[in-house]
Amino acid sequence: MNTLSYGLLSILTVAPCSGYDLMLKIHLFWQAKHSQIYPLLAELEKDGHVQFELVEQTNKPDKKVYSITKTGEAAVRQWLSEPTADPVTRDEFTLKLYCIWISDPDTAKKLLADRTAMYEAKLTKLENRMEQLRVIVGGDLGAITLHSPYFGAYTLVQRGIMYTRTNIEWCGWVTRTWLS
Amino acid sequence: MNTLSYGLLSILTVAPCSGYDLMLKIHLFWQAKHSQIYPLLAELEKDGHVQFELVEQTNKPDKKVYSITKTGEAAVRQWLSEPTADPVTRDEFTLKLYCIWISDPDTAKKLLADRTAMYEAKLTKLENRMEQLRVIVGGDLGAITLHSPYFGAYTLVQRGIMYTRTNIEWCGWVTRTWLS
DNA sequence: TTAACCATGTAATCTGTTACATGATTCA
DNA sequence: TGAATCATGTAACAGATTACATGGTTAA
Repeated sequence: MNTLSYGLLSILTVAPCSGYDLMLKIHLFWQAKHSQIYPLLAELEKDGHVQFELVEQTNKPDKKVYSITKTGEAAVRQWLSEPTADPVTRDEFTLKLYCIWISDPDTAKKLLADRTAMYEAKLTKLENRMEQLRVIVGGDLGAITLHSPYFGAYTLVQRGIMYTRTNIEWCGWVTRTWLS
Repeated sequence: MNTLSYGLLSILTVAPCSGYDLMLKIHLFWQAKHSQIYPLLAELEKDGHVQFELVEQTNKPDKKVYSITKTGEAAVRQWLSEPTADPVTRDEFTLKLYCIWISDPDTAKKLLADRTAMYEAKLTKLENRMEQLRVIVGGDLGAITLHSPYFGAYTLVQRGIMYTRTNIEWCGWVTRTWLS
């Protein structure tokens, strides 16, 4: 079982989902395309970690709604107690910044402006997601406890907001100090 | 040419390096093992983007010191003006947090404590690196300009420090609010 | 004496992306 | 009419990790 498989199980602890749902939901935390998710779901099913129900739909294609099994939950609990791998980030921007000194100020300005715009768009998305969560939990995010199914989503969206604001601040610092 | 190849060229704009040096230097911005770097260097050399000089050493194995060519610099300049890919982060911690609600408080405490320790170690490393940079540029980091070879390193280490402090703050918030 | 560092490379495997394949519905 | 969404899958390829391979020096 690889990390993405555990990630899929992790999302299924909150609610049953189709492969398509999982693809959309995991997107905030892990980049994975449907072509990677569907085969892993089939394997998880084969190994008894998940089960699915065929749901027929009108106006939309039929779907397989997956839910986590007792075996799957036990695997998740085991995984939670094991050491966690360090995060891996791959950001072309950092590589470009490292050699931006050989370029002209206009190229540098564009690089920073594009990155600022990206973070601002990201911040808007995260704030919308936070608002959605507020509605889902019934208005009061402060009422969320460690044992609420939305504990992870709430704290992680908050983390994303803090992280994105820090990045916008950093972009501003660079722009003000060297590119104005 | 893939992103890592440009990353290697990017580092070589600042100073000639061996493959081993490049592995150590790129580590702060991009995760890559030597087994990926050596073949790419051979390809870059074949395509005329870099050249190397065999440096014989006593007490240490001989090494190939690579430097960027005119062709390589032109490729970098072209790359700098092209659109930049969005960052990709893969962090097992976020997947675990998403389903920590099904676990017990002790597991949650350990998960957060480990992550806090990781960020604190990272912060120390970054602060040391910043101090190194201060020495390299002759004492005054404020004197760095857009056209200094250390512009990228300086601004990126600062970014890392800000980012890591934000993460430590977030870990503290979660711990204080739910795990004390 | 054992681990870490320096230094370079290849082979096997796993992970992740892009492309191929299908097809109805809905909105602009 | 064309793009986006919902929905699932496979195949080919690219990117990244782990393991295999070698071997001297240095510090705990």
